[in-house]
Amino acid sequence: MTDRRPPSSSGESLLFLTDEQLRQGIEAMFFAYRGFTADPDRILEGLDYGRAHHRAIHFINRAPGTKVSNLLDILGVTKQSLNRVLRKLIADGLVQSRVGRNDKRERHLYLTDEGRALERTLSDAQRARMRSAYRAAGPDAVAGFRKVLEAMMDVDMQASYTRLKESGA
Amino acid sequence: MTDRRPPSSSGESLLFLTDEQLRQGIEAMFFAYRGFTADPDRILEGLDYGRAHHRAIHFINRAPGTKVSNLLDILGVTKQSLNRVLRKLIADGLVQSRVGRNDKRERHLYLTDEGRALERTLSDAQRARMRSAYRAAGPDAVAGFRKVLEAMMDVDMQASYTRLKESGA
DNA sequence: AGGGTACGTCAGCCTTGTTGACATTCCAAG
DNA sequence: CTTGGAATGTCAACAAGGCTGACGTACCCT
Repeated sequence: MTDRRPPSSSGESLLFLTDEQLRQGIEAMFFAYRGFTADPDRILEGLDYGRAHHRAIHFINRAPGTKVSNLLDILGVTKQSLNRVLRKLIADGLVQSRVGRNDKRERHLYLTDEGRALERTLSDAQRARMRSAYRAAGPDAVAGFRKVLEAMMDVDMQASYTRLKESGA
Repeated sequence: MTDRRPPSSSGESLLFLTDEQLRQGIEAMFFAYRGFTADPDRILEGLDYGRAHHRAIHFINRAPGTKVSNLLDILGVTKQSLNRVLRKLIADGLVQSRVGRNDKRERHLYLTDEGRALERTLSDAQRARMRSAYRAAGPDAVAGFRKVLEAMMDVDMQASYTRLKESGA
């Protein structure tokens, strides 16, 4: 199971698969994710919103008119949990919920102008950090970064990710 | 602030810095982190432990004899929050807390045999996913992955990360 | 010896996740 | 046209894991 062989056991260069390398990757993910969320968290703090609201706003902005059920798939939380968040965003006038035209059970979600403004603030901050990291690492590193992340996702997340990616290209 | 220019604005190839590319990176981080934590979460579920316990166990294993205050720096939570987690781990016999020899205010933390066993189970699962992602992406991609993650960390996290990395090399 | 600092603990609160039960509304199949 | 199932939403209760405040003990420095 675990790979404890010292350097150069097989003919190929598989040094990047040693337990030590993998552990460093794990720790890098942990520390980097903290940085990844730090800026939006700082902005949300005091606005009476949390990371859950940010995620909802992000994906509604990304796919305007999306249904609640779609958001549930993407976010991977329960409808009760999402509902609490959406209710507040709707009450505060950041999100608009329109009953489906064909299927009136469905709710289609849109950001209001105010919602778009907050989304912009949050994603500006998050993109600024990502841009700085990308610039520091360079295009080749970015390609590798994306490749590893995609391979790390569960299959259903890969599907969601790809769908979003293609819709926005 | 935001970068909305279409492809090929400057002479250099900066396509990887477009807002669309950055947004995809953000979403990749989000979905990948879900996968990253999925396997340990599944194992912990039903054991009466959570992600917080996993993190504590990981870093105690990583630096046996570490002090609580050091763990606080690394984990970035309050001592009260960490204390709750540690208390349970100690009560359950997974972690041993020894009063400092020189400074009796300090508590030095160690995993017991049982603690090490759980750590092994968790990190085997997490490494397996990381190994599979690394193998699928290849060594160059892995180098880029690490490079971007490091550039994404806050400075103090970079320091913690480097210290751990060097201590374990 | 005294005051400030570091460290750890206890108590209580908040966000955001969870499950379960249930009402409503609608589509679609029989 | 009725009925089953899907989508949505609500209420209630609970758990994990953040947080702050208060506090005791140990230590260091003056």
